[in-house]
Amino acid sequence: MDALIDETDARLLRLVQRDARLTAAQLSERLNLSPSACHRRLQRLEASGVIRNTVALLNARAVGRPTTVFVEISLSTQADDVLDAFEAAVARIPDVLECHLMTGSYDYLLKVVARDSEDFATIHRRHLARLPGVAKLQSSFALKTVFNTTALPV
Amino acid sequence: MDALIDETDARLLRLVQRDARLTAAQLSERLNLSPSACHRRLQRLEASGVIRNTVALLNARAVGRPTTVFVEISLSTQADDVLDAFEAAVARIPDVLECHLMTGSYDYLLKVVARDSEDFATIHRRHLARLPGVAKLQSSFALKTVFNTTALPV
DNA sequence: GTATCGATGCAAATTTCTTGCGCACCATTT
DNA sequence: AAATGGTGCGCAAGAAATTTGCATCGATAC
Repeated sequence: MDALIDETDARLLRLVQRDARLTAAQLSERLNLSPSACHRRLQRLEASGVIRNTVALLNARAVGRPTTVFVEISLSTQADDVLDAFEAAVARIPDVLECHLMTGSYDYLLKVVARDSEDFATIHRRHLARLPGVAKLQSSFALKTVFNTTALPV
Repeated sequence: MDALIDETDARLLRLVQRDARLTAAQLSERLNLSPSACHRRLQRLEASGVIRNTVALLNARAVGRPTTVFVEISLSTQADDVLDAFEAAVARIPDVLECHLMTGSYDYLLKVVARDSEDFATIHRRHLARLPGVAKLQSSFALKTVFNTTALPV
């Protein structure tokens, strides 16, 4: 089930991580391979789960979400059922793009996108502060996102 | 240049943010629209920059990068040229997926992916600690990524 | 030396993309 | 009320890309 990734696969992955709309013919030009071989490799990488998904990335500013905030959350307890309830509830907030369980001085780190700081205040009050088990919230605003890529090094 | 996004556009964007490989015909079934109208709307959304890119998302575990670390960085000064040099240098480290200039008690927040904690130690020593202007680094490990989406609320 | 397995290139069939065209609808003007 | 201009729609045809069967090649195992 786990696929071995040779150098050709790696080059394919590097390309489609930047632009998933390259055609098999375009990929094949850069790989010294036939289009059908490219296509079959991509099929295999997708079937084996190396490629999780292919998605459109939006311009956050164009859709009115230019503000990124990172929120450190401490829970009142680390009991399993509290963590589960927290995770289930936070997954339902569409403003939260990422949720990580952390080591260290707080329990969860969230990445939140808001329309502006006032909008974040609303999200904070209406959603984040009401999450089950929350003891403490600390928010840090991004003044500017220098870069933000989804391309993993391969 | 800025596109008005009506409800049909929004529904299109919600769909292609989850799966950019839906065909115009498949999209049209869910939107009560013809395939060609879907296609033209997507063209417009892309031309106007609302859709920034379409990319393949990889399984971090499958490509050997299961470990996510957030690194808070304080610089020795906030002089413009130091910030510029820092940003240019950090953009060249492929292990760093995100870099945000922050308000608050530190200057930059980085999201880094590593093979394991030992690999992160190497990245830390070889790349992060050598970035220009760095005064202090504080790293926080993610024990588990509960979720991680690129889909902005639209 | 031979068999086997996996991957390749080629080519045909299918599907999808892409765009020109005419039409309908709506708002504004005359 | 009629005319006008603009926008977006569906249809349909041509172009392009995907998808798959097949024969072949090369490496590895026996």
